[in-house]
Amino acid sequence: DEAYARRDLAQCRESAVRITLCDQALWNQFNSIGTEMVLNKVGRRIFPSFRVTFSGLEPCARYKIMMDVERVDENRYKFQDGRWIVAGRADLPYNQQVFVHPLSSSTGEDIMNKIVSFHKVKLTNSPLKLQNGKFLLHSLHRYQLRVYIARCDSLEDIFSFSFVETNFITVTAYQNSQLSQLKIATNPYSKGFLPGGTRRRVKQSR
Amino acid sequence: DEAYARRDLAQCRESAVRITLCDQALWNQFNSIGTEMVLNKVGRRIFPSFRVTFSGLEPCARYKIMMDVERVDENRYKFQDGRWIVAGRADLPYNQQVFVHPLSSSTGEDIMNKIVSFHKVKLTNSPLKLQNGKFLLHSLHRYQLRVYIARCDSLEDIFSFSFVETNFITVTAYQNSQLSQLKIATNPYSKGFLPGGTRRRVKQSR
DNA sequence: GACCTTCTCACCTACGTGTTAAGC
DNA sequence: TCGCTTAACACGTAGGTGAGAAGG
Repeated sequence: DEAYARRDLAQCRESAVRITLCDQALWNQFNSIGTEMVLNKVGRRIFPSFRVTFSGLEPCARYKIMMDVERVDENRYKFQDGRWIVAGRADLPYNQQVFVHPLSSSTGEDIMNKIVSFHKVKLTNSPLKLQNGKFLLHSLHRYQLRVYIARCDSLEDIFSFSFVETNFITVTAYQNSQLSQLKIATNPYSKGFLPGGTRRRVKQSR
Repeated sequence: DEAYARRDLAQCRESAVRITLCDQALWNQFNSIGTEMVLNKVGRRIFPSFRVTFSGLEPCARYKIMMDVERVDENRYKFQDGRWIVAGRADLPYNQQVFVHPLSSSTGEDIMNKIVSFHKVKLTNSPLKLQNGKFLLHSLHRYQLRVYIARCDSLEDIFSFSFVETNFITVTAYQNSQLSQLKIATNPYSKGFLPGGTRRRVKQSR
């Protein structure tokens, strides 16, 4: 697998630190369909959850752990005839945004013994009420998730890794019904939409 | 007011730092009845919420903020004839426990611009599953809440303040019905018990 | 019996979901 | 019209309440 080969090479060159994506099978399942992530005003969580484990850290050293959402290319996309196609150039990126994980300044030993979860991170398309852990993104652009780790005593020497299999296109409403069905099937908070559910369909007025 | 006088004196002597209790009127209302806090296995939140504000910090310095639950005296209490009375000597205290607030290592400026809330702290009587922010206490003992603050660059110089008006007796079930009625009237999570509520009374079998 | 603790319950807050209809 | 965004909605997860029955 080319992605794995690239990753292994990069890690051998840079350091002995290994970062492993949890739920990789699930991410691959989404990726094979074409992952979409919802943006909204209040902020939407990332699903599948972004969780990683670390190895190769100095047990007694302290580390700072960060993540961000990295733009993959300079395209705008649209969903047409059942597939995502390029539809013009990307908007100007927003300012660099980074989320510092609350485990930061823990020891390598503590960090390696835990699953480091970014499940509280949210994606939004509204610049109002930005806060730590809320990423402002453009809709219909492609992104992927990236993790950083650095020793607290040498913060200029940062190791980062981008998880190619987490790449997704941002949307304000799901485009691909295959994708939304997989979300329903796998996200516990969507259980109300499972086939055989008891959900009533009600006429609405606004 | 004697408590205030003592506090002001202590603060003038020790430093220019001021720590102010939020919701003080509510705390006083509970205190005039005799505050009780529930202990249980999973951990019970403190209500009224323990929230404070800071002033007199160095805007650019970084601080560590902590709290703990301080034993007030060496008595065990019981509720008899509608009032709390001393009923023997206290049990041996558990080991010192401290909760480090997540805002720790923020700058003085950031801290002074926020309400520092300890609403996630829990009280328990079970030594199993202890975790950060869960305080193991003895039932039927009297405690009060205390805040610590120290500059990160001189951690040996800690300023602390005990809030006398937060003193409470721990219970596993409320003893004073006046107290529990005030909890129901003021804690949003107890709305189901408000007079005029729609709560059904159901016979239970175990 | 008296006293305290534990467990379960109905009811609440808070908020994470995709869908749908309306807005632009 | 078309394409995308927004807001309201039903329904779920998660967990914070005091009461009351049962346990010790």
